[in-house]
Amino acid sequence: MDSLGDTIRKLREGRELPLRIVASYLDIDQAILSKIERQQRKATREQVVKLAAYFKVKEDDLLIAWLSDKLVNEVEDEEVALKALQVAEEKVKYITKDRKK
Amino acid sequence: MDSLGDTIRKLREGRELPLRIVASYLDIDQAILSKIERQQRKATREQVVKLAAYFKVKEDDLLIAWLSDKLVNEVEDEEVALKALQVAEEKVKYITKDRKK
DNA sequence: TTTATTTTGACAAATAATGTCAAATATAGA
DNA sequence: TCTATATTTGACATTATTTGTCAAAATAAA
Repeated sequence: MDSLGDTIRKLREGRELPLRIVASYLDIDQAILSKIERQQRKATREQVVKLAAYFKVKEDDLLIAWLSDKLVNEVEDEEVALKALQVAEEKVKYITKDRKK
Repeated sequence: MDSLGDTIRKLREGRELPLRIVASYLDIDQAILSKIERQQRKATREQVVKLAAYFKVKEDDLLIAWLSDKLVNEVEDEEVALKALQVAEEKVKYITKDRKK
């Protein structure tokens, strides 16, 4: 249940790559990547997709980590956080049920 | 499981109030309120709180409708939407567990 | 009709997200 | 230690998104 930041930091350090290298692949300043890894900045969707390709891990796994981080970020200051997530889940189930047809 | 928009439209129409009146209470143009009710625009948190007071309904109920709408909006185009919501739920449970101490 | 209400879309202003850069700090090797 | 390299920090610029106004068009009600 790691954050996206933790995940990519582990991947990067596991391969002993400096921020500089990975950041240049993503076409951003290393400062941003540093902040993304420590969750001071959010990655963009594009960056997540690129990172999955770069590290050769399942794109969906990184997307789930990334999206769930964003969701947590959006609700965490709210008293009703958990309830809202549960209701959102129901709504999504309802919406995608129709889509399948 | 109504959207916030549906909810406040019902409340407003139940009281036979024109957009104009409620919008002026919120201090916004009626055009925006119209769009909020039809989910073309998101309400701000402030507006949700004001609406709960105005219609004398539970603030939490409106906040849950509002927040869950935002969450759905954030994930609905993603294949991994449901999974991300579930992971977010776990993360929130984990976070709030510590907070209680 | 004519009057009130709602909706639409073009546009403006405010806010938030995303990025660069350079300097400060931390880490590792000789 | 001294020096290289790597990382972090914060001020600032740029861009994108959000939030809003306004006036006209469409709809509904008297």
